Amino acid sequence: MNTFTEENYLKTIYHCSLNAGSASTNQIAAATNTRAASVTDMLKKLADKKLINYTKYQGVTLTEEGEKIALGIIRKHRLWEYFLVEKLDFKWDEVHEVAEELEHISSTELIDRLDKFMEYPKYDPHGDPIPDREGQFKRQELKPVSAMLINQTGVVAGVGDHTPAFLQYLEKATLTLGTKLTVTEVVDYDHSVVLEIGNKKINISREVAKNLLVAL
Amino acid sequence: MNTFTEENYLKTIYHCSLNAGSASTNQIAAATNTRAASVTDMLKKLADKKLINYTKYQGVTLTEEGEKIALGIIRKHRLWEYFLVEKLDFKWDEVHEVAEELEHISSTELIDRLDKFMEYPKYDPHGDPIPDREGQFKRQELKPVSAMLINQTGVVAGVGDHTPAFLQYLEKATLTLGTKLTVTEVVDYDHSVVLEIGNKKINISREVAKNLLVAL
DNA sequence: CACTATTTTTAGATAAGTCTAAATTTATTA
DNA sequence: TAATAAATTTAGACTTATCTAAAAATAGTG
Repeated sequence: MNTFTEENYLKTIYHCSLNAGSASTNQIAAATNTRAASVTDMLKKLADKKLINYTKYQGVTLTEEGEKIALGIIRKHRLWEYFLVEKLDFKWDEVHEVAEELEHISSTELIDRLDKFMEYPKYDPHGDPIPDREGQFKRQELKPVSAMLINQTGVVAGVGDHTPAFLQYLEKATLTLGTKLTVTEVVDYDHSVVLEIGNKKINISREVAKNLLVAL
Repeated sequence: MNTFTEENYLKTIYHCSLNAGSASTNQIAAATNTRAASVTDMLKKLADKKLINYTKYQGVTLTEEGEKIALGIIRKHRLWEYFLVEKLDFKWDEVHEVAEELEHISSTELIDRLDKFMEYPKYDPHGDPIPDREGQFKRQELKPVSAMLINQTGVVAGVGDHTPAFLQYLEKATLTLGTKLTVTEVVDYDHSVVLEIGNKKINISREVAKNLLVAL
């Protein structure tokens, strides 16, 4: 078994690699709230265990085994988030921190039974897909609102920022999962976006538009 | 906040103190699967934090603050065990290890919501009382079968040994919680006890009789 | 392409929790 | 109560994960 800390590094490397294909030492340090030197130490350790592909100064990727572990952690995280929201009435902005702890409970029997108890949910409360026991999940084709065209319509299906502050903002603006919206204007000056939701119009900043993901 | 390890020591000290009034270094070492020297180190640390009363060579007791923390851990442990058995269909001999991990999830919000979700259970799957948020719980007056008199009747309400092996034995012998039994004989030779359950008679060893607790 | 800035790694240190072996204190018993 | 046994503590060391500061490698730019 791997330590709590090793699991967090693997999970972080997985997430960082999603965009760039690989993860850099500094990226990992920022994401885990540690220093680059500490990351280097851990990378050596994970490489020794054959959980990552690591060559000095080159950034890292997960090995098959490393990705399997990372997806296991992500599965746990998302299933627990679903549980917290659906069964214990937490709000979607309150679950991340608790799930960060729960994801390290080792029993896979527990997580499989929890999965069954909740009838095998496919998406967590933020729209992220939940991997199955084999680490398989459907990749949704989501697009940030900032990439939508004028008059294009989409349904809110995910977020690019999981912080409570952002989620609370969306909640207030009625931009929760499932909300149907149409882009009516992109303001030249600041790239903010005007959305039509039902028959109301609201303006969101470019920053928000980049982190609000829709299915078309 | 306290570390995982500190919490385990406090919990252990609580349990060891239940019988003797205080806990010895060796007792704690045995219960935590460490060496006496390690225990001494930790006792100093816990004493510095004013969580235990410690004088060299004299054994330890919990301070009010230490007991509060210990009862918090025990509350979490027992609520999670209840959850595992009642909601996720674990057997009573399968939950201890998982609960040993879950009891250290820090969020009290989580545990209070879990408590509500399960409608405030009073006893865990082994008959142990679940402390409320203030650490209050009803102490049951339980007696080991080994202390019962001939022809005395009782109802199985707890166990003195939480190991899977013992719990599985009880399960097989239909000595689960709520079972009504009468002592019909105590065998002189080996102090084994003959029980009448319904209209069947079974014989249990003195060892078992000591760890099987009944309400009269 | 050479120089500078940035990123990453190395070196050496620290804190937490553990260990073994030796010393000390308490308990037991002849 | 003196000698021995058992329990406990001290001393010194190890591991894990972290840090800072300095060195080395890579990337960016005139």
